[in-house]
Amino acid sequence: MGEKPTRDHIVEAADRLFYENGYEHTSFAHIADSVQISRGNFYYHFKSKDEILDAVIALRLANTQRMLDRWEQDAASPLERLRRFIDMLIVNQAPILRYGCPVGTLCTELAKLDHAGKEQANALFTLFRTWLKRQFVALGRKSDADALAMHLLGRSQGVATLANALGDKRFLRREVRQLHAWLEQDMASPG
Amino acid sequence: MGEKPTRDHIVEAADRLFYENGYEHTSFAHIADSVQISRGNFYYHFKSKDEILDAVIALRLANTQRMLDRWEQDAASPLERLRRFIDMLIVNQAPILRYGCPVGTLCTELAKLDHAGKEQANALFTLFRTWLKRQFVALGRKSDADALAMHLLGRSQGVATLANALGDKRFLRREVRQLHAWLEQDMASPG
DNA sequence: GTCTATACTGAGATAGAC
DNA sequence: GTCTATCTCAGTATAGAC
Repeated sequence: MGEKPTRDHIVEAADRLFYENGYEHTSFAHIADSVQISRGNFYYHFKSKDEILDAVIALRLANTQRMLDRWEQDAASPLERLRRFIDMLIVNQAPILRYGCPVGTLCTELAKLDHAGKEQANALFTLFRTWLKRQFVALGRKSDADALAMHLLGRSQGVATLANALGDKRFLRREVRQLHAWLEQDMASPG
Repeated sequence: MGEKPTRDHIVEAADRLFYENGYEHTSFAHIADSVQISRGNFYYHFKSKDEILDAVIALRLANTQRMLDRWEQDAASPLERLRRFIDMLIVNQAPILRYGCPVGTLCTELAKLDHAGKEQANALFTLFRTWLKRQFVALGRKSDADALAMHLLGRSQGVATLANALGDKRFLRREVRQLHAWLEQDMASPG
């Protein structure tokens, strides 16, 4: 205990660098520098760059699942949980303005690269989608729960993408307020 | 007349390849193959890859401006023009599902690369933003015209990003219907 | 204006010593 | 498990013939 394995250091560094600089733009040299190990040592832990991407996505899936579980515990009502989701845009405002949404930007990049890891990255979206859907079902919106989940996911993506491109913090906060308003209003009238 | 200059062929090929495969992922070899010229010839027309990006963005700016002018002429009312904007998602549905929004994905990529051309690419967003704002002003929404323009821009981005990631055509069409409904409803009640 | 040939760089990846 | 050294390949870019 106490010392974290080198492998974990690599995955965490790659996670951050892939987010900040993109997957393709991040080289082994960048990661090695960040972790303070040699380039050669690298291949003891991973056979290829694709394998690191797999590990990074697995890490993100685990971290996301943990976050959703925490929300499920901490927030008493489904409505309160949905508010947590929306407020992610505020909590992560600084990185979103600089680098966009970690999920959206990765999926966008992998789609262009026609990369095999694309499907895995989409699972991150599915994780949120399923969780959101469950909250809407709990609110009595069984028939359109999935559509509502996708709508909220899409709105968040749009906010992140545009706020990132234009570096517009006020836009981000304004849209978050509107999303909260939409939530209140929409949950008052059953679909 | 009749023969298009090689330079224009290069820019058009680069435009398409940057969209389909991303800027960084597109090499000179790809472009050269597509235009059927040698790699060397390339440098007679452009000094660097950055210069090609500049030319591609300039082309997109010109094409976008032309499209907006056409909408301005063809559509009689501001409301009808805004509908044209929303319907872009339908008209370009196939490429959006495969490659996302040309503006959004380019800005996202350049932001991660911390590329100098980022500001130029953002001008594409500004072009739409200004045009949309003008339509909302014409509808009597002077005070919040820019916020409405940004909102519509953000919603479109979200639809494109998520539809592209998940390859979900039904989601795209459902969201377009909701955007039309939002437009009708929101323009009925002044902000 | 277009070509071939080539220089130079950085990337992913391997071999083998320690 | 970690290192150094090295290979191979693709990418950008240049030189110079035609």
